[in-house]
Amino acid sequence: MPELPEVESILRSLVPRAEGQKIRDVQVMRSDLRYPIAEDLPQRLAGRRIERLTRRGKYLVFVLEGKGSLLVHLGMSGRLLWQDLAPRYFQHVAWRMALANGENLAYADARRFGFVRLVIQGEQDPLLALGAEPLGRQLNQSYLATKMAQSQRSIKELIMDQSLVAGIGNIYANEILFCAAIHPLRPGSSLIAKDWSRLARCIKKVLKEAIRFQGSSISDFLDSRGKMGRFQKRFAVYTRAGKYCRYCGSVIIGDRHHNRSYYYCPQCQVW
DNA sequence: CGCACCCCCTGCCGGC
DNA sequence: TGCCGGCAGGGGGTGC
Repeated sequence: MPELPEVESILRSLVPRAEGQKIRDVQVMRSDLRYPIAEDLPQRLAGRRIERLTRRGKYLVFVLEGKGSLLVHLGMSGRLLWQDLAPRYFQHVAWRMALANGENLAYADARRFGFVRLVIQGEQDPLLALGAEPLGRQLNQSYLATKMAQSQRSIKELIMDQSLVAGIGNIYANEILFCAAIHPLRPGSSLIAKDWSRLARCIKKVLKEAIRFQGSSISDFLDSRGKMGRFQKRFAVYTRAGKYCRYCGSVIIGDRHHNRSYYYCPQCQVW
């Protein structure tokens, strides 16, 4: 489910209630997520204060007082939900966290592709393997060209590669490439300077706009207060195969590549 | 090294 | 109406 804009929306919905709070205790209901939850996680978190909440790529980061951060990755169907929501939201809760202010946060994940991990001082820290943060200064035309222009891989795969750029998934890769007027299957090596320039601009533009609309809810994305995103109403191409391009009127094409769907406008995104 | 393919898991939707 | 196949925002492993 969640790409950068969705994770950012969840983050913003968590901050007011969670930041600065002490963790009272953590309960694990089922530990069989993508990676098993460490048995000692509850005891290592109990009593510690959440100094700050942040995001890196698609990871939520609970920065703890003293050493260490709790990393939460939501996989495809992970949700962080405040306990005051209706009971129907709490079907697949894997763990929950009680805070000193009386709030309770639950992690629910139907498909269990998500995971949670405590990292100490950058040791084996998955965040270190991530590429540039899309909304940061490092991500620009020359960064993209340097990292991708030698590659024969498709530009869609390249911008979804978390070790190159952190946070773009299947929805926003398609939307970004429409914005940049680049065919999704073009090899990185075929892009020229003005393509890299538009791509850098569109990465920032599309992600920022999606954050403004609190992410995309295709079927089930919700922030921690149970609110849906609204960016799905603004998709130019994603899930719009057979519909008309809002800009040129051509019929949007949908196909599969690398076991993922992709969508593009054959007129706006010429090879 | 790149890349095609398969896996993890549950839910939902459309077609028959 | 019910069943079945295909597909879904994620990442990772294998074998060529």
